[in-house]
Amino acid sequence: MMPRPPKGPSLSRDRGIPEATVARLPLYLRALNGMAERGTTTVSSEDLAAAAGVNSAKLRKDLSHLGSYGTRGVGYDVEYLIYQISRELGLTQDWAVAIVGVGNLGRALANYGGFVSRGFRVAALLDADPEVVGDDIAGLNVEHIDELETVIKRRGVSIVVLATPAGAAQKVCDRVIAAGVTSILNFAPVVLAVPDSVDVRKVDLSIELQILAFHEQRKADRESGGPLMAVDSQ
Amino acid sequence: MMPRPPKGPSLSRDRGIPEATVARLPLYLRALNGMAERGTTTVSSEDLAAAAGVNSAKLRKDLSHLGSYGTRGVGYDVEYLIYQISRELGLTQDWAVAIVGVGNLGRALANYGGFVSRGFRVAALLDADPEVVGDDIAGLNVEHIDELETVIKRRGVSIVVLATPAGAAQKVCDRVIAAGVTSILNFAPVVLAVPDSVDVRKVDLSIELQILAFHEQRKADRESGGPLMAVDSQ
DNA sequence: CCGACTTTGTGCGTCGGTTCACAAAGGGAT
DNA sequence: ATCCCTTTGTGAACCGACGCACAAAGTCGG
Repeated sequence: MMPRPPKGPSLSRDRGIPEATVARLPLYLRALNGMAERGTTTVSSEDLAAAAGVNSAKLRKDLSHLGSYGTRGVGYDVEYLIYQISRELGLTQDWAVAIVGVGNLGRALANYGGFVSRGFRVAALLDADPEVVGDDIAGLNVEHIDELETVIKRRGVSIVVLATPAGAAQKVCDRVIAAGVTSILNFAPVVLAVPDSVDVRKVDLSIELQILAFHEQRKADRESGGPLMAVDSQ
Repeated sequence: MMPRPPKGPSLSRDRGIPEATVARLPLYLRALNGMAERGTTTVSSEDLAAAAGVNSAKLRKDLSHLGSYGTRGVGYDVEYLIYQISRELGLTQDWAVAIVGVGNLGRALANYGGFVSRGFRVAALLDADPEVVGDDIAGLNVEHIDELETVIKRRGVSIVVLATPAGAAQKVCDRVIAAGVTSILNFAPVVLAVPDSVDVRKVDLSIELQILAFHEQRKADRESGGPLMAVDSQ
């Protein structure tokens, strides 16, 4: 029941952008920024796709989800497309980010200039260790984790980066969510339990290495053991 | 030609493990290690799935790709499963990893104890900056990038972590590949061009943040703009 | 030795994503 | 104004992945 308008693939023209597409938009944006800097004013899907390392049909379909911003026979206007993608990703406003956990990684992230550039601003650094609280890192004062809720509210933090030890991550995560944050980037090697309404993205070095190791081993097997007895050696 | 055994879904019982499964095995492994430490000897798919944050059917299907290691009515033997997954991922041997680029991030990675633990060993640190070459970081001497090929060969490095500035990444990548490395973990915000035979995994902070921003913006829209005109506004 | 109970392993329907391939659309030249 | 050439936007087939739901398999108590 509820006839549901005859749309084939789940989403209509409205605003349903596939997750896979969202994940690639930043890639396109980066490529476009590079082109804009080099003075390119117009780009074809073929060229942009090459720069972003994807198939051109995929790129066109991705962009078509934002609207019809290309000109047939010509391509896409670089500046205009940068604007449209930025707007879609929400980079026209700026986001206050708090980094919790100022160990080696937290420090590296705080100093990493890359993401301050467009749309993001490190608004707070927090840690539990009295040893580092009060330090100045990348021009910011490290505050005590007890201030978490206050800092989040006061500075309008809407994205939190977790760079704590594994053991502390879930507890901090819970507090952060209780304080109203719904977007978390987690560097701690744990699976965070969160309500559905909260978005968590995970960056996990050791998992990436393990995946590489798997394929590396596979390659090695293929060369030595060969396809001879590799399959089902009993 | 070549009748090709009647397998339905691309891969048979042999050794074709779906990529999606490979990406989850490290997750299971981590959960299992935690259980082993706590003295658990046996675990059901239901419990393990919960610990890893996945659906139990998915977990069972994933594990079934490695073989039939469970006991019906009982579950999986924790130690045995740890061994099987470790072996499948290639963690029973140890992998020499080189980190190229010893800036903030490279340093943080070098000091990160997490991945030294199981299977991986940081065998070299390399940088182009004469200022840091010769420094000792995490007990390792930083060597000059000119030594890249020598170091890779001599120490049997098979996985390289790129933590260079964006501008240097492709050039280093090319050299690394020329030296015979086929597995790269890239932290530089660039799309690397590599031959098909080389595996690259990408970790990109700013992309992750942009994806979070997209969803965050979406949530904000939903609350204010409301579901009134959001869906199919015509 | 049997029967009830638990938990695995998997067949199958479904869904999102990728790719091909082409019709529609626009630009530029004559 | 018309024709040709380029490039977009998308219909449709394909492919891998997900999750339900269940039969097969094994345990444990009596």
